[in-house]
Amino acid sequence: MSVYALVDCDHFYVSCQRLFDPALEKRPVVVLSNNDGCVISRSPEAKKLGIPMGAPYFKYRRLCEQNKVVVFSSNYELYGDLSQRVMTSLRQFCPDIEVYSIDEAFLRLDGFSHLDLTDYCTKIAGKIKMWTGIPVSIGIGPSKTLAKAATHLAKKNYQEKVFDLRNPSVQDSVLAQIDVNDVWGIGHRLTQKLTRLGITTAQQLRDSPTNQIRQKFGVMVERTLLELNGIACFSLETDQPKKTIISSRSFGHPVNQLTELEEAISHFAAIACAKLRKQQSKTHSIYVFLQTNLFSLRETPYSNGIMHGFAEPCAHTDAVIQAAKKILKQIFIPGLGYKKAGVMLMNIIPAARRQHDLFIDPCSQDKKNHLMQVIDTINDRMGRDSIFMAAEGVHRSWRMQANLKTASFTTHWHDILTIDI
DNA sequence: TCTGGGGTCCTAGGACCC
DNA sequence: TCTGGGGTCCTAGGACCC
Repeated sequence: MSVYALVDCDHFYVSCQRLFDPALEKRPVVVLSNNDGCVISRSPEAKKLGIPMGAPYFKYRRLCEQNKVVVFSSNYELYGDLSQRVMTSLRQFCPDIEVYSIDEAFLRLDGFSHLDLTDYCTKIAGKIKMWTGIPVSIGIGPSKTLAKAATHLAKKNYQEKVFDLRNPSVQDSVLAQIDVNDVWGIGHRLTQKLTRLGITTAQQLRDSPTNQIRQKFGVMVERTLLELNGIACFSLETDQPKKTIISSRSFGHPVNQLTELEEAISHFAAIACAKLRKQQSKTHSIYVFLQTNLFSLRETPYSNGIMHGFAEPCAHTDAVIQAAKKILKQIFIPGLGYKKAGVMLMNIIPAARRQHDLFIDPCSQDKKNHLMQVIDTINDRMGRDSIFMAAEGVHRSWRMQANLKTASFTTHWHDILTIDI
């Protein structure tokens, strides 16, 4: 029988901020998304004030001010670095690990059954806190979905950081308490449909007839049902290369000049290509999109995008920028104020699997590969954007707002925290 | 004034093939 | 009267996740 554990960092971004300012402990704290748009991380104290996850910040600004909530812009450089520390630490306790998101990882503990797993996971949580300063909760179960549910329960119970959901009688008593929309893989649409059938708890979904669920909701929900029954359908996925890579941003203010958009799009293309090369892949196609403010009631919303296929799989920033700018000219309508744009790389393949174009000189490609390697090396060592394409522009006036951002304490020499004694 | 930025998988339907 | 059967590939859209 398989055993999975899900390690989930507690309100991760808030914890990252607290790490560098202990005065924030026990105080309500929230972290905002890019462009200071939405609330994406909340301390338990902030949750208690009734600030929902994903809420637009401008709607809750008053409430935050009245209750002295400490508000931060997000600092992904900091969070990414601390996430890596957590994941590296976890590998010392279990080699089979799937990094599921910036703040979550699945562990496969099949070979650890001789241990008391609650003890072992409590030890893991303690060490992670000691080594990285980040608090984590851990759920244990015979399938990923049950491990997820177990973490959900661990988070509800502030005393215990670990919840073991392997015992069927324990499953019976707790699954009835879990709403069906809190089950991993059941979103609000499926919740609505399931509710109409009278299925409102995890237990009711688990005990529904399998073939009926499959017929009505497809294989994904069927698998979720089996997973709730302790039958593992989702396996551990380790180190998979990305199949699509997106780089996009909302702008700090509406942008209406083509030249400015060209720079932004070029910059997004460069970021995406660097990610592409980092995972040693090439892309077959690129998609460029553009949006005005889709929430605005005054203007009619405009959103458009076009895909372009490359004759030969490609990972060269300059070629991708060229293609992106061509597309941009096709979808750009003068006179509109654009709020967001982005570049997607799709149909990604391993770089090693290459088929040459009969009409492209392979030597010229080698030269370009080398150039890209040099650029990546410089930026890795000296920091992002140390060297970049002229097309990306230098002013970047479209940049997003991040008025409440703290320093990158762990990744920039000049941001290292100093303490006065 | 003000609503993020990534990702994954599945399904249905159309084009096309023999 | 009666209009096959089986397949592949691609795309758009929908659902989900953090």
